[in-house]
Amino acid sequence: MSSARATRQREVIAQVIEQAEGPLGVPEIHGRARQILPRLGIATVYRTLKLLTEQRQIHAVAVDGESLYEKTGQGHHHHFSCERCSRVFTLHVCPVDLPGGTVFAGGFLVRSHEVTLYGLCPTCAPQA
Amino acid sequence: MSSARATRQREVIAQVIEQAEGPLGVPEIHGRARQILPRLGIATVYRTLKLLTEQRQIHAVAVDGESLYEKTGQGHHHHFSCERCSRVFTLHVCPVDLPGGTVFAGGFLVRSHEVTLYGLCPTCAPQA
DNA sequence: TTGAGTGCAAAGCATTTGCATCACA
DNA sequence: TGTGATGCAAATGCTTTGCACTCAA
Repeated sequence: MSSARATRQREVIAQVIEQAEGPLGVPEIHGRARQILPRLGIATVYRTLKLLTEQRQIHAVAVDGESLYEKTGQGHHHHFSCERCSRVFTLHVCPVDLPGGTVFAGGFLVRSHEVTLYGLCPTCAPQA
Repeated sequence: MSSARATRQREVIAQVIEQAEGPLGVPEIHGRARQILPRLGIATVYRTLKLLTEQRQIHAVAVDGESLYEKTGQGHHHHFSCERCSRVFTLHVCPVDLPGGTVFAGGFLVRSHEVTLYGLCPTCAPQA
């Protein structure tokens, strides 16, 4: 059978996502990983993201129409997108009151939810 | 100076979005409009979406990593994405309690929010 | 040693742009 | 009639795939 080998590239890519302050886009992941592995190809980044996703080590979230990757196992959380610097942060608060199984008028059965908050991050807010 | 002309294509595309049950993707808009204008090119769809967006008649929302278009002026609302049929619906309810200007721990200044609910739509729920 | 993994380049797709033609105003 | 709009095709830009070489096991 096939087995996933431990390579330096995969190690670095996984570490970049692991240590991020929030979900990262592909160019950002490639850029950060390249500071450690300058010859890292973009194709390897895409292949590794796919592999790590299949292994459930990471997963994709859609923010502003682009796919960002973050590690799994962070529990229930949401995202904050800064309107000034465009960085996306992970927030461990949930402003939604929706017990699983809630049924909305019209017959919509809710199983999960995603929230993205927009505004100014701690770095940008004081400058506004 | 430049002026936007009223053409059959723009009329049909705007109508398709106007009458939709929720935000639509580009292929869906093209497909529905083609039932009325078979020779409608995909480039015209993209150009018209851009124009209507600039005119604030419609705007894009990101759901599941793809850009969907919906008419403006629907007031505060959110979206419901059916996990079975993949259709996206507009919901005029808001499960979020976040007064504008709320500041979260850490200094995140919230100005707006987007919520996407996932589950089964009225058509698919009974079949589950 | 050997086959999975990688880098590079080519191929795929979705979106945008160039251009000759078409049709609103 | 003249200019903006359209359809088609070529051009982009991002993501995936093919292939020869590399290296983890």
